This record gives sequence, structure tokens and C-alpha cells, in this order.
Amino acid sequence: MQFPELIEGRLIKRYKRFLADIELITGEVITAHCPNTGSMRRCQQENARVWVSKSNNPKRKLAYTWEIVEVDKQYLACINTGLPNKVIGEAMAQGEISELSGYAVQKAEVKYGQGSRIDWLLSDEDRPLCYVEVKNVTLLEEDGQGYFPDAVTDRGRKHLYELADMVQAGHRAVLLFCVSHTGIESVRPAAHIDPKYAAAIKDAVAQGVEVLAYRADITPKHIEIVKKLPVELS
DNA sequence: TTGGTGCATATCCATCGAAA
DNA sequence: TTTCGATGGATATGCACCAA
Repeated sequence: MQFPELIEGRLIKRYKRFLADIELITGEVITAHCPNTGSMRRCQQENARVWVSKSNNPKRKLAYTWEIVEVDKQYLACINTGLPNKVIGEAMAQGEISELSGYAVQKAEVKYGQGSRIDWLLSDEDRPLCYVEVKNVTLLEEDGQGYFPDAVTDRGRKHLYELADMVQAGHRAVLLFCVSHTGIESVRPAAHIDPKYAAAIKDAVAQGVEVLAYRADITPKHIEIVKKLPVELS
């Protein structure tokens, strides 16, 4: 998918969860909305190059949205957690994710489980329903090794249990890591950050939940799925 | 002092009800 | 039937407050 025209800047600081002060290349200092509720470990280095979009929606308090950050002066990471869902949806529709191709209908944000919503529900006449939960991976710690989550996530663990429940009910369930960081070559559960989540993934896999990882190519112009990555659960 | 609980935060999007 | 506005859910952390 194509980004709207993004504006380059420099990160001053991120604070209050949803806010970030950024100095644009014009010299103007703005407060942008940070659409990422995670800890964003290693993705909020002060003075890092960032790119923001500008909205014309008059109802918004903050016109700018932080979209991309440069990490370690060589990689790009998409911090907007709303984009991976769209990117994955686009990739599935175009048949670029072979494991999830060929379904007649793909619906976004369908209610299921205990008050949750599944990111994508794939259906076909002669196949079981397929529940796809998309997670955004932006944490790179060493030698191309990406980790998820970047902070303790009870909700994420709840989603795993609900995916396992869908398998028990006779459906197909997939945890799909959308790697929005150009330096990551493989994905692993972050047991050092959230051991309960790491254990829950193993349990879910043992019950039949599938785990996939696909990496996006990111530039200030576009973001699109380009490569399947290995997932290491051990 | 520590641990637990609840609220605030900004935005997007789906859903629902009311009005045209 | 369609459109529009209101509402609520989702997201994770920091902070205030209270009890032990």
C-alpha cells in the first residue's frame, strides 16, 4: 500500500503513550499522534529520523500521525499498529500469503470469543473458517532476531487462548506476525519480556494454532509484504 | 514501602438508533 | 432505505489513590 505524502522529521521525545514531539525538516516543532500502545522498545531513540502523515480531519486534536521511524540509522520500522492489518489484508487478497490464499470471503474485525475481535476471518464453502490474528513486530534485539511482544501483554495472551478455542471448535486459527522492521530476519516469542506469553504460544501451537511471520518492505513511499520469515518457538 | 486497582490518554472503526 | 451522529471496543502504560 502507498503512504500518503509523508513529512520527514526528527524525534524529540515520545510521552504520554499517544503523543510524540517531533521537529520537522522545516524546523517546525509539532506534537504528533503516536498510534502504538506498545512500549516501542528500541523504536523511540531520541533524534531518530521519523516520518509523519498529515490529516485534514478537523475533528482530530492532532493533525500529524507518526508512521515510520529509522532504527540504528539503517533500518526502517512502521510504528503505526493500524497499518499491519491493512497490509496483511492486501497481501492476502493478492494471494501473496500462500498459506491463506484462495478463500472466497475475507472479513476484517469480526467479533468472536469473549468480547474480542479477530483481525481477519476467512471463509469458503468447503473449508473450515480461518481466524487470523495479526501482530505487529518491531523489536529487533540482535543479528536480525525479532521478538514479540515488546511489553507484557495479557490481552495478547487472551487472544492466543481464544485462537486455541477456535481450533477446538473445528476451525482453523493462525497467529500471523507482520514484521514491520526491515532489519528482522526471524521471529521468536520474547520470553525475557513476557514469559507467560511465550508459554501461551507454545500451548496454542500444541493445540493446533498455526504461527506465521511475514516481513514488510518499508519506505517513506510504501509498505508491502515481501518475504516469509522463520518463526522459532524453542 | 509495596502491591493492586482504576482512570486517562487519542484515534479508528464497527455498530446501533434516530431522523430524513 | 439511506444517512448521520453517538457510542463503545480495542490498544498498553503512567499515574494517582488506597489498603496492607
